[in-house]
Amino acid sequence: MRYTIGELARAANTRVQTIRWYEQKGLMPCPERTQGGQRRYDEAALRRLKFIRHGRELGFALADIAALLSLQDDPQAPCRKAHEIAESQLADIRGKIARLQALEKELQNMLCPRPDGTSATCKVIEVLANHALCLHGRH
Amino acid sequence: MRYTIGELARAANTRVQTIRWYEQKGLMPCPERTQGGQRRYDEAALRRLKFIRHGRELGFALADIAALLSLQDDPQAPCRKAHEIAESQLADIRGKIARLQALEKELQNMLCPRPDGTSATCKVIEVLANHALCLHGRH
DNA sequence: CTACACCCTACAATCGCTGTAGGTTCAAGC
DNA sequence: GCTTGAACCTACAGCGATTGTAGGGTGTAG
Repeated sequence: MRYTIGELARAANTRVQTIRWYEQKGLMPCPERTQGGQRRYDEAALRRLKFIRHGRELGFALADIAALLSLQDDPQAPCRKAHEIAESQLADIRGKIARLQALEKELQNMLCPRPDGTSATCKVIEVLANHALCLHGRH
Repeated sequence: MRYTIGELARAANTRVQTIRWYEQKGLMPCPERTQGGQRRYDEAALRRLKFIRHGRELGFALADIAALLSLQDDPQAPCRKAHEIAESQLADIRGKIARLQALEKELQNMLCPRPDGTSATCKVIEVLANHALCLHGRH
């Protein structure tokens, strides 16, 4: 089974350009080409693309995914590195969740009263104008 | 009290370039200049900058903040618009939280076993390679 | 053989900054 | 008044991860 780039994109729920971009960045291998120069992919390419997309859905940076792919390519490689990458990603996600929950609270607070009146009495604008949010760390 | 751009940046916990960038984008007004061409700001500018930064901390896009600022500038403007912006921001944040919690779960699942062994037996890589994450909606 | 959907490359734009280069200005100390 | 040096100026490039555009070429079904 050989895929055109468009078929591969549909199969992995991605865009055509994204695949070409991964190729340019070295995450996807340069595939075979037809005589006319069009890319043709195989099953292995589809698996690799899904791996990348799944990693992206989990919030991994492309550099991290590249590292995980090279670990995957070498079955002898120690797992510790992959573990470290995933662990730091988990810590990152937990930080983001905590931060977003604080934002959620403050926004809820803004939205308590009815959305009537003029901006002079608007709580949304009042909150933004008067309170400083103290969130430690960066997003 | 007049501030240099550096003082303003420190007072609002921002960078100098960021202020110039907000000016370029029309969020901050063009301030007075010294004869030599350096910017000098007043208290109103500081309040405006803090408003912007607070909005950014809450995850509002600059376009949204621009809209909120123009509502703030007109005390007669109806509050409904501000309310809508904040409400859609809240929905967005709740979506992000749900999404990140799903990621957290999956990452935790990846990290259950000890980080020993080779990548052939690595759960992190196995999960990425084999499971499709079904998260509805975009981040 | 003709349509037409799909593919190609190359490059610009997005968002919200951050960093760099190369030069100018301001305020303090002498 | 003069020198120093930190802070300022403009202009532009770069980041990450795409997305969009322009201007063509290719592959396949009818």
